[in-house]
Amino acid sequence: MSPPWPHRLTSWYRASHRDLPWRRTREPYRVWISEVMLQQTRVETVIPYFERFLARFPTVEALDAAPLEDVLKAWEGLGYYSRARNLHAAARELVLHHGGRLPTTAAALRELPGFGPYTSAAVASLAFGERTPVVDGNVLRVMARLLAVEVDPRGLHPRRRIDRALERAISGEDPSAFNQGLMELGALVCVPRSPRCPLCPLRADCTAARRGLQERLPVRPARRPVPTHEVLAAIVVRAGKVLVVRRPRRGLLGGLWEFPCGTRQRNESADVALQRGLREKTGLALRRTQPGPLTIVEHTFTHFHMTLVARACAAVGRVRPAADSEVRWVTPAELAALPLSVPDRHVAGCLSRTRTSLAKPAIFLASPRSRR
DNA sequence: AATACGGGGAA
DNA sequence: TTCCCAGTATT
Repeated sequence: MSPPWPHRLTSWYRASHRDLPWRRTREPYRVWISEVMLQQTRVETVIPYFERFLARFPTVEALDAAPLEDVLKAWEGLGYYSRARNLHAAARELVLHHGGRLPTTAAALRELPGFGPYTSAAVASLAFGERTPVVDGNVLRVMARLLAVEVDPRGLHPRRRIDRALERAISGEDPSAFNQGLMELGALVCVPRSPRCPLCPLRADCTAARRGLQERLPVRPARRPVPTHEVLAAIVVRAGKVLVVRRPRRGLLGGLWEFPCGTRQRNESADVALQRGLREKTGLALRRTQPGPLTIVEHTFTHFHMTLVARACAAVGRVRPAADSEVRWVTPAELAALPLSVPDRHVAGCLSRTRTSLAKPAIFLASPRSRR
């Protein structure tokens, strides 16, 4: 007679889990940083970010002492930048009110910025051994299959059913191994498409597998199509420096820098969108644009697709930033050090490879090895 | 209970 | 191309 599934799960985890950088110790700070990075983000993407982040900000105190801009730079390319802002804000609170240490219970962690239900439970159980189930997308998928939940498992009713099953299952097990086991199983075996059921330690207990439903669960509501926006970015160069603006701290790509830009409205020409964007963001008036785009970057966000067209421009007037932003002229080296979104980082990379010759006054200093 | 918020990997 | 996400905060 084989042991109940929670025990087989923890045994499987101890034998089969991956050796990941944040699993080398249970140091709460490392657990915290890794769990935040892993929100909505794959392990392979996170690993290099995690190593760099820990080297740059080894402790809560170091994170608190750093400027937000440095934290955002370390986060550049990871996405969901509110995570970095909340990390920084939480570090400040920890230093001010908790002696620089993380609280040890999920309930207390929940009070900190960026600690939702998932992260609170994950840090409490993985770092401090609290007997609390964690529920992320992987856990929801594994449980939806194990219990053959034939409706969206995020709904209220199925969610209660899953929570109850988890509470019961975790009771006799090591909470950390149980929670990580469920997530690891979802990452390695019970994957979204083509689950590897023959390798699964829970196969005998899985109702979906028994009924042949594993490919169709969990059920998801149909996603609606995303709109496309054309965004015109102005690359303005004077005396070897390029014009950049800081985005408002809240909202999309909050706190990151970008080239001043405008989204093309209905019935608006690309030229007008460029002119309007430059004026709204910097106060400068567009004088001339070099014919043809410097580069075009396609990028899909969660809820819309963007075609970013970068144009080399000459501009006149006095810099007057919008109320909630900031404007700077930066050298290529300074540009490289600024936190940018992935699409704008592509444009920046294009600039460092290209000699922009807009007759006068704009000449971007090309790097010595510029090609083409 | 919806919606906003990045980005990349797999099929 | 299309689908899938290791969630949290705001409204």
